[in-house]
Amino acid sequence: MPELPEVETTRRGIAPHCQGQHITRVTVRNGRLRWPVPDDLAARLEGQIIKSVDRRAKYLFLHLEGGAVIVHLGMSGSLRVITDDTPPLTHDHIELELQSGVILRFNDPRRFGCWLWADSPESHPLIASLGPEPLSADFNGPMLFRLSRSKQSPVKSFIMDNHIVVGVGNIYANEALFKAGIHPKRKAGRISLDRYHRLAEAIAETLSAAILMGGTTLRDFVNSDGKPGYFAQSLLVYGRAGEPCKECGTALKEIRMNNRSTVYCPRCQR
DNA sequence: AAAGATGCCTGTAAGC
DNA sequence: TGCTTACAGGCATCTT
Repeated sequence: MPELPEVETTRRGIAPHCQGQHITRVTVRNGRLRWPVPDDLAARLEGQIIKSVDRRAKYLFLHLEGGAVIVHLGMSGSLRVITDDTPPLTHDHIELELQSGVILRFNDPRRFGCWLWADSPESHPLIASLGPEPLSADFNGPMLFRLSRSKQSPVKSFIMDNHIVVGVGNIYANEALFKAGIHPKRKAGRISLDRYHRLAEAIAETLSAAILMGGTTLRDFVNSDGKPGYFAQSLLVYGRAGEPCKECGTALKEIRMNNRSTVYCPRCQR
């Protein structure tokens, strides 16, 4: 399930193959994604040059002259660089053929992803109201502290709120809260500046480490080469319910919050 | 206004 | 064995 590290891994994988390339052909086999793929997508893209591949939150932008394609991988999406004659398989919904002969192929079994066009992606409704990037200087303890005052919601929901900070999905929220020693159900408004400082650091560290390892593969994530990521072996709590805490040995607990699996150490996290 | 619930999907795993 | 059912989850959107 792609979270920010997986999306960044994908961006780094496809960018060298895309940058400066003419798009020679666009094929949409199944345009029924989270939102319908625009009918005129192929017409807009064919003949254009991909100027750059950028990321904002978990969205990828393929920047062209006069706008960008906004791609989201949803839950199960992947973008792969195809350099041989591997035929498209089930769930290979969209592909871009580039002048170099390389094919950029989008696969998404659950179809929670999207491919949209925006003349100005930064001001697109999906993008405009997003919070800061977790690996930027705009994200830090003091801003978390300030935005959390008067918040009654649990801290886990708070850090997964895209208006507060982007790119913190379920897996990494669990990991970062463990690292910071904060109980996932603690009310966001009742956490000190000091602890928010630790939390901001834990989030940045967790995401950076996962990017370095090429992301986390639990079930189906593959990078642009079709290979899995290796961060799963570094997970401290996620997927380890009932197993001993790596800090204190206490059995990790699993609860459900907002219908999402939440794992924590009842002793280390307060 | 804020917080919680819902729906979109299908592969995988568990249950009968 | 083969069917049915539950579950996984990002995130916009709806409901309370």
